[in-house]
Order: sequence, then C-alpha cells, then structure tokens
Amino acid sequence: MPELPEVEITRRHLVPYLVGRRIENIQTTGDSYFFITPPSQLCQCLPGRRVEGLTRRGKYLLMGLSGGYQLLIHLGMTGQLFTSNATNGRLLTATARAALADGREQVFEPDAHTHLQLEFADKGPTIFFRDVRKFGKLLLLDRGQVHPRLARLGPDALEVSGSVLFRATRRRSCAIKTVLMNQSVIAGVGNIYADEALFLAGVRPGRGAAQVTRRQCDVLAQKLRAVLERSIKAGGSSISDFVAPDGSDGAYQNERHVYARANEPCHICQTPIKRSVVAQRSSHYCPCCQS
DNA sequence: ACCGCACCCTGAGCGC
DNA sequence: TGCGCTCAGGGTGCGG
Repeated sequence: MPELPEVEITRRHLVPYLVGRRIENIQTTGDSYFFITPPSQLCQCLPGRRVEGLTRRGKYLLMGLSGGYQLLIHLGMTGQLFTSNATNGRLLTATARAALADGREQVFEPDAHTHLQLEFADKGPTIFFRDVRKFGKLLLLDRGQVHPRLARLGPDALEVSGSVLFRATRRRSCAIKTVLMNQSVIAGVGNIYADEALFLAGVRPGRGAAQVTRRQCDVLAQKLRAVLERSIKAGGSSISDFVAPDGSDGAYQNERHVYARANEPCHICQTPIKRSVVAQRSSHYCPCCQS
C-alpha cells in the first residue's frame, strides 16, 4: 500500500533510471478503466520523448517529458514501478528465479498485470509498471494542463504544520483520522501512517476532529512528519505489495507500533492493541495510551 | 461544504 | 481434495 514514503522512495530510485533518457518504445496491456489516457494514445505520444524529471505531489508521481507533457502516475494499492534489473523474488516467475539462482542475468517476465513497459533508446534497463488490483491511475497531461486532482491537493505531509491541521479540524464532525487521510487537507497520508502518527500523539483515530486541541494538532503534525521521514529512511513499508524499483523491500513494517497489530501488546504499556473501523477503514490503537 | 458510501479488482482463505 | 464463494484492502468520485 504505497503512501507518501513508498512513493518518495520509488521516485528517488527511479530518477537515475529515467531522467535524461529517451523513450524509444512502450508496451501496454489493453484498455482498462485505470488507463485514464487510453493505451493507444500513450503509444502515440510517448515514444521519442525525453524524460526531463520525476517529481512527487502527495502520493502522485509526475514524469516530466519533452514537449511539455507530463505522465501522472498513482500507484493505488498494489501499483509497483521497478527496473528490469530488480531482483526481488516476489516480482519474478519461477523460471526467472531459477535463472537468478544459476547466476544468469535475471530477466523480469512481464505478466498480465504488467500494464506499462518503457523501453529506452539507450537499450538500458526497461521500466515496468505493474498493478495487480488495478487501483492505480495513469494519465497523460498535455502542455500546461493541471489535473483537478492535483490542484485540490493540500500541503505535502512532510511539510504539514499544526496550524494547518488545527484549522482543518474546526467545525468538522468527522473523525480526526478522516481529516488526516483527506488528501485536500494533507497530501500523502494513508491508513498506515495515520494510525502510527495518532498512536505517537496519543489520540484515538475515532476521536471527533473538532475535539482535538491546538496543542494536540501541533504534536500530531510533528509526529506525522517524524513517522514519514523515519519510514523513508527505512525504505518504506513492505506490508503487502510494496517493492522498491531496485527490488528491495522496506523495513518500516518492523517498526510499526499499531498498524495491523490487533491483539498484540502495546510497545509502551503491553495493553492489547484494538482494531476498529473509522471512515470505512480498519484502524488500530492502544486503548490505554490513546484517548 | 461536508460526509458517507459504492465502486474499482484480485487473491487469500474459508466452508461445503 | 477441489471447487466456489466472500471479503479485505485504499482512494476517489458522487449523491445526499
């Protein structure tokens, strides 16, 4: 489940593999709703273009292309971007794993879930976009076009302040966790890091947003930034599908305090972690440390 | 303006 | 043992 840290790690890994290279050819799977821009149009527009940059807005990646075009990528829940020299067994078929064990050069074999392949004029590593559940999004933006979804995004979660959070929580009847995950309030926070930051701030996910004090908003914003920065350092969370572009797994899942730890003891007070549903999402908290 | 819900899709896990 | 069904999972857009 890629959230801000996983998207940022993906971006950092891919920059050296993308920027300055010229796309020669692309391959796609067939029309599907997650291709906001139809594959036929991508095939027409992408080849020949040089990649000029790769930036991130919240959980979105923006690949800058020559001619002023931009490819907008959202990884959804199970989206993966990786290079053809990635060697994570979870990405490979049995044949490819055997080849790797034999010391032969590993070749990722695109499967039915590999929706986009970028091949480059320099014949170097290919870039793959794979998404089993198809919750991701691919969209080509024309010169100067700003997608409404991007325009609506709030400040990046790495830069969120207590005052932004405090203002957003006033006169709202929803739960504090709903506010944290609202991308137009803060861009980049999903279920895992919302639960973790709420734990560190001592606030229950289901607490009414308007009941959170100014002081708690400051702490929450600070913990949120800390948790995201720490996860980026650890290589992200590889809880289900996340694999970095070089094939490495993240390690942040080993540092989790509450997420997906229902019934396990709290790291602080040993009370069993509780699971509840907030905003239609499973939420985890310590009933003793959080109020 | 804000909130809650349906929907997108597939694999894992369970029951028969 | 094997088949088929149910549901989890997160973000977004839409309807109320």
